[in-house]
Amino acid sequence: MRYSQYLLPTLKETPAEAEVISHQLMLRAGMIRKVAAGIYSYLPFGLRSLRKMEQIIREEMNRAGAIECLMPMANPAELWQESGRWEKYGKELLRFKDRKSADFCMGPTHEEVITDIIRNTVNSYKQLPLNLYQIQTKFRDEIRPRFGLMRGREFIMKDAYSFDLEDSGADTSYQKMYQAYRNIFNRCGLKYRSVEADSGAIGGNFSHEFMVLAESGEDGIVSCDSCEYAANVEKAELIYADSVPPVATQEVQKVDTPGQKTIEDVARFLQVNPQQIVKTLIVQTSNDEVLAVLLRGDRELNPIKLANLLGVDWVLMAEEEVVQEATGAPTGFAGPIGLSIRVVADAEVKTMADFVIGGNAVDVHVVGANHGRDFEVSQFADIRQAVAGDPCPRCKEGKFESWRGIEVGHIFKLGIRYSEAMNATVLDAQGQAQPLVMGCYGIGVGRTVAAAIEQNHDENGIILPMPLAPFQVLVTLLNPKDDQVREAAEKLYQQLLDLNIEVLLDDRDERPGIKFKDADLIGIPLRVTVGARSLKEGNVELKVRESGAVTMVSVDEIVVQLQQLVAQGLAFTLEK
RNA sequence: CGGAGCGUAGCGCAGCCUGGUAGCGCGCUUGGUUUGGGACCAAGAUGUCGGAGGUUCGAAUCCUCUCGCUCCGACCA
Repeated sequence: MRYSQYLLPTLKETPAEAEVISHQLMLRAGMIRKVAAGIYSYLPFGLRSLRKMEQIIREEMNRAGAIECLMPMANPAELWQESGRWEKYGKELLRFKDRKSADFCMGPTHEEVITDIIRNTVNSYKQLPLNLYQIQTKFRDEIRPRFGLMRGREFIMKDAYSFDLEDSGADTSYQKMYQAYRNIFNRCGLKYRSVEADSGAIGGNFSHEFMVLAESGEDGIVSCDSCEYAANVEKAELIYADSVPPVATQEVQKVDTPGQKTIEDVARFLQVNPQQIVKTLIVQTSNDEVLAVLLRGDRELNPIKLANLLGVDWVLMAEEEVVQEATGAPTGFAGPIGLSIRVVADAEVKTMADFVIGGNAVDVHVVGANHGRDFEVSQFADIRQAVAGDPCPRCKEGKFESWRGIEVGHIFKLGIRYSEAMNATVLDAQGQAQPLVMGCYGIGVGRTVAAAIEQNHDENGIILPMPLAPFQVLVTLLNPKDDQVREAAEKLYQQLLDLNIEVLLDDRDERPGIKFKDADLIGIPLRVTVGARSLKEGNVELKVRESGAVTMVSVDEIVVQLQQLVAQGLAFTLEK
């Protein structure tokens, strides 16, 4: 491709609307343009990256035995009513009517459609297992689209759905997808973790998220520094060395703590560590229960763990008045002694003795408190947020490291939730109708490209890994008006094209500075500068975008060298 | 949906408080000089000041309403 005939509108300045680096760079590098909130056009340069990503996904899905199909964006309401999601999905489901006033929605995901296809086409267990996928534009009318392609309303997603007769088969299908996902993200050259995740509203037995590691990631994850265990902090399990049962040695005693409301205040005032304090949170659940939650002073509550434990949809910190009513004191002085509401404690609290708690009265705390003696806890459980340094629950030897991650893929074992609701059954060997056991597997295509940029950039611009780069080689022609230089660049360009190397020839009539700045911005992995100065010596200049390494290479050798570097950049080893 | 902020030329912004001829930088066009890290000189073009209504002799500026966008929360690939 010739730059002079291409559409690659780079921006010198950062558009004000872009907050995160990937969004800024994708706009500046002419990859995307916004059409409306959370809705983008993919310009030619950006589309090339997207297509690369799609192709990698396609190849690995196919390798794993999945079959590509394509389902419609417009879905009739009936299917969604049948699964019950027409009502449940809420405003995120973009609904509209056709000319006959029939209800439709834009597909935010395709469990209904695929289940409908399978129930109408598959009747026997002999046709199983099946795994169908598509790469398609989804629409979710997000409350708050943001960060460019990272969280759009319209976005391209690869979604796959597996169907098995039995649970064990579904586990195998899930494992295949897990491995396919690892292959996909390995091939992209991304630093990521596959983590155990909360299966959330979609339900199902287990679930993994694939997280590209990046500072700006929206999720917290932890991974063990010595074994393979990794998990979303929402889910990360914790263990406690409870070898030494705590022994109470102190008497309970009220102390005045005027104005000391926060843990830090109390710790400083009483000259104790936050680790010797137990904080009492008053929370409300979706079932309208108010309860007290106990945590070590320096810990954070993990509301998802608590909600799962209680079997409720959500828990929230209680309003000021509710706290007042439950404890008889304003916030900051809540404690477990004498409460009439249920008390749930983090498992860690069980290992503590002689701790400080709130006194349920203004400016009063209690020291020397002990559970079981001074108050009762109805349940001890793992309900706190995992942090770096916590011991690994699997190998019990390693410690957690913590990261920020961008969720680019998520795999779920769904079970029979949709197949039962939609009556998707096959006959087993005994002639009995059995609901299909399903799994679903998503990858955000645009988000992965954005995440790759988030992870690979410097102050000058994008540094895309070779497998996702829109072009593999950029030939910068410095003096288009110098016939000799022009001919040398043209020849190189032609040779690379003949070798099927994806090359962009910057033949614009621009000054060198502009070409170099643009080159760094758009981040093509390999740049060859053809200019009068080095050509005199029979050389061209090779610059590797990632390392910044510059070498002079003779005109005769450059093609072979580029060929090797491209091949190297695309090389990958399949796991298993 | 709750809270905060912003809409002025293609992009980045000033002007608004204290009403009176719409500006700056970049980009764009033309000519010339330049040509290895976002050149210089000269001459240009470009705006319903997001929209509607109001106050006023007069509104980008003050008031009301509206639409859009961005950020913080719940959600998610």
